[in-house]
Amino acid sequence: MIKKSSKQRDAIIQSVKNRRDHPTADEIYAQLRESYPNISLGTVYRNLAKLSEAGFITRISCIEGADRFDGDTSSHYHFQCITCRKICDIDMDVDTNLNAKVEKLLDAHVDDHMAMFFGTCCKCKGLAKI
Amino acid sequence: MIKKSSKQRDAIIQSVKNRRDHPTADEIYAQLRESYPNISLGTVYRNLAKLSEAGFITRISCIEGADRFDGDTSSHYHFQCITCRKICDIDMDVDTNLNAKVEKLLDAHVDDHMAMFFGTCCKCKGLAKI
DNA sequence: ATTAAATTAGTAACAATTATTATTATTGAG
DNA sequence: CTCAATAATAATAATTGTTACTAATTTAAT
Repeated sequence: MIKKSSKQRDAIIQSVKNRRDHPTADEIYAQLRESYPNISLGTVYRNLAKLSEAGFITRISCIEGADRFDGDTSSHYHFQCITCRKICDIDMDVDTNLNAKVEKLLDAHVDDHMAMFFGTCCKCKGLAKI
Repeated sequence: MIKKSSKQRDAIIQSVKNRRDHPTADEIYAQLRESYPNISLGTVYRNLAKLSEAGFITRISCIEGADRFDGDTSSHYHFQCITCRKICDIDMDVDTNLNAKVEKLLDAHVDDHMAMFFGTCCKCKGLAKI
């Protein structure tokens, strides 16, 4: 799929890998424009799609708004605050046994699973008290 | 939020509740047009949003394409085939202990969590063999 | 029945994403 | 190293999924 290298794609990989905030395509675009003032938003979208398809990064689909991307491809769960909409990683073991369990239940082949926890983050919880 | 009834909304609830295939707004629209030839797509979207906000149905966000809706609001996990993109329910206990665990880890308030398993369904697995 | 408010159909607007096209950059063969 | 082949790009147009708007209709409480 990916056949030649490019500075833009390298910068996109770097950006996603370095950030911890699960950015959207637009946020990555905004960041990269500082170093590459005429990078195209289409290039960002195209490369995020290629990179996630190739397994270099992970795409996270959100109920509201744009998809987000995670440079950490190791299996882990996420939490999303329903107030500020931010996503953060959860430092908790992933139950890989579930994959085999689901395989049996559905007679399917299971590659992986993802989990998203919903609630109110510590910051927004605090604000609510005021 | 919802203050008055309407035939259209009742039909939308019925459709989502009766179907087992986690339809998109467009699919529900297509179905309802058979009985309500001039129902508006906007009405379908607006009511799906209201109904899921009110907890009558559940919205499922997918990595590719449109959101899907589930008439079964009981907590359960989903499986999505990466080939045919269909979503099906998994008849497996939901680990509700995880919510409390995440609350402690993040000092957050956790309402719920969802899980999506990815792989190849039995049908598509079969087809691959041919 | 009257009336006020909610809901609708239809359409326009919008945001996120993908496709197109002409141009530029990368790479591998000679 | 040069240069053609072709992958990747910037810019822009088009598409898709969704929401907002408005005038007309329907609902429910007098």
